[in-house]
Amino acid sequence: MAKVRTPRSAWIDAALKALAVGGPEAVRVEALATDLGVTKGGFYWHFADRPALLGEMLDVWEQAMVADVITRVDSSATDPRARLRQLFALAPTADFQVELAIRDWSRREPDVARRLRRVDKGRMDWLRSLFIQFCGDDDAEARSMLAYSLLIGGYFVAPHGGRSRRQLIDLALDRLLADGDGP
Amino acid sequence: MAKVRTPRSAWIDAALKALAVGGPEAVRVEALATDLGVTKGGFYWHFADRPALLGEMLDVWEQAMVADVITRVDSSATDPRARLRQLFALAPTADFQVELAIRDWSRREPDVARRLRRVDKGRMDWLRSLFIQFCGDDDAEARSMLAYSLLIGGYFVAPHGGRSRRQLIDLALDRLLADGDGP
DNA sequence: CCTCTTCCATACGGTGTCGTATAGAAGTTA
DNA sequence: TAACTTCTATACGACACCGTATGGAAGAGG
Repeated sequence: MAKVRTPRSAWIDAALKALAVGGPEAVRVEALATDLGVTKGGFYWHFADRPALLGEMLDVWEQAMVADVITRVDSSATDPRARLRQLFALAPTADFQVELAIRDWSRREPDVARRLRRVDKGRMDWLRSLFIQFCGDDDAEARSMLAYSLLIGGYFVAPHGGRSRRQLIDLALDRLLADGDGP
Repeated sequence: MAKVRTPRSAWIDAALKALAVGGPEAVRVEALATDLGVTKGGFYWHFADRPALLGEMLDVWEQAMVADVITRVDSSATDPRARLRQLFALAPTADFQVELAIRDWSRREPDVARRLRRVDKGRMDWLRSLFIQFCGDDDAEARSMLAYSLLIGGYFVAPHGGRSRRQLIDLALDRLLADGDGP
């Protein structure tokens, strides 16, 4: 086999990086080529066209996301509360910017929305499975909803009253993980 | 004064509509002109260039948002819980799509981020002022955080277990508005 | 009716991007 | 070394969009 100089994966990685920064409109084949230090010549050898790249990019993202959940479930402690804290600790990673971009993208592309719904569902199921270990049914549902919203929406709130975003999220998380079925 | 045929406001309204659907990249002057049934001839009489339109568009949005909060505070019942429920009832309106687009846009445009931070801060202050009426200080902070996250992030969660998104949000909201300072 | 303001149509040049075509470089295998 | 696979460079045509320029059209005020 001839050694691959700029393999598919390189194009896809560059595409994800561009997506994170500038949204789907920013993944342009000629810009990607420049980033990779080549021209677009090879791109059209690997991919039929731009939509094909976008599709594969979403494939690897979705795959990574489901693999990610499994990894988190397996590697972290068995205590459900510890696992939930772990989730929030790992959230604001680089992938999160990709996710935000995809979340916005899903508003106009039904196919993207479908994929996103799949990973949302997977993660919500996982959340519920943790809360259910120390909450009643409906309460677990409500807490899962709040936790998932916090995970996504928490990114947007500005620091306040001498507290960092991180601290505010922890404050809210403490409340979500406390005992009791009332508020 | 000559009657205005396609005034600034018409361009701005069309721009906001395009923004809601397709993000900032979708507000193109020639596309807007087509929507309005004219050509771009008049656009460059009203606006210096495309960035000028984008700026004014954000101005009227921000202005509408702060006016909106005031309206809500004034028109709704005085009971803080009723006001909070009112907020969630009014949220999924057409403006919300504009807000989501702006939220994504703010990730790459510092100026947009600044404006968004202003309205976020205003709304968070308002939320806190309501929770503080029936919660302790830190608890109000945590609940405000969760409520605001739910307001934004709740949009994204899919229906589950025979419950609609609306019902899931209400379930979470019930929890947030309940008595007590524990969870 | 004449002029002024306000807006519109049209034509144009320039740029960025897509996708195609084609020739060839560089490594792989026989 | 020859043939084959895997890319890459380059040039090209097409399109969408931006912003400019210019000559009006259409209502308002005199």
